[in-house]
Amino acid sequence: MPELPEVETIIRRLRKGMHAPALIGLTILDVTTDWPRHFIDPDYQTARTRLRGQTIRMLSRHGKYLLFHLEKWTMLLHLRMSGDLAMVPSGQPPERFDHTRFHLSNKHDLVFQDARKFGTVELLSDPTSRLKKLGPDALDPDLDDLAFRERIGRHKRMIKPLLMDQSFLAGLGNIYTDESLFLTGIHPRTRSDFLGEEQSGNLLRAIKSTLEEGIKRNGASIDWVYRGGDFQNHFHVYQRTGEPCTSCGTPIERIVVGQRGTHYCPSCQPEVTA
DNA sequence: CACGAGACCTGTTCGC
DNA sequence: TGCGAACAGGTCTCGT
Repeated sequence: MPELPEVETIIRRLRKGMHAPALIGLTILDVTTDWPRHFIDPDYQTARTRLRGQTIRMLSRHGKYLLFHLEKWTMLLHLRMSGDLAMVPSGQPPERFDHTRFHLSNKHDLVFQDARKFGTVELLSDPTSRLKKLGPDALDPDLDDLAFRERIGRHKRMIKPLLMDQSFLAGLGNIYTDESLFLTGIHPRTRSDFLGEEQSGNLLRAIKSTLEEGIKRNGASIDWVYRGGDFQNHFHVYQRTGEPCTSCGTPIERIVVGQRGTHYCPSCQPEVTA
């Protein structure tokens, strides 16, 4: 489920305690799991030992990563395809996809739900070097037209896979990439070095406004995995194969680009070959 | 460097 | 109804 807006929505809920107590200031008493491979570094037992007694000082986000700033460590959590986080009263019967639980000092558990078990947890004393592998967060105010243009200029590859490459730009996934390209009238297979200055500026603005709209609508809920968001009702192209383009009425097409299902309007986003 | 294939793992939906 | 194929919001590694 999670791209930048969904992760941001989860963070805000945890931070402010929208439907449960707020997370900040609570202490992790213990960690239990039925899927120890959630913990990629260090392993589960080591992480458990290090996490016990740690108080959660702050929550932040970079791209799709959630950062739990503890007293001694930073816990990096990635939800991948099907992860979600929920704060539930301890003792409540587990739900179907619950796997890892952080038992907190307020008689609640932070539950890492993850149907496909792709999610990851890492513990670092300093996340700086780890985050350097990622590009700038897509909503970073310092990322302006000039900086974006300069980054694009370093590559010659198809624009859609480039936008989804987290070392290029952190936060976009399949949904928000398709939507952003539609808004800019760019065919997803367009080579990045074919984009003009104006087009790349428009693209950056489309990316930011799409992500912001996603956040405003609490993310997108699709299928059975994620609940609570509303943005799926405002898609222009994503998962709208065969339905009329909201702008020109042409049926939306689905192709495969970079091994990902890709939705676009063949009329509004013409293929550029020259 | 750019790109495709395959892997990771499990669930739902589609087509016959 | 049943069963296999296709597909799913992500990322990594390997080979060309």
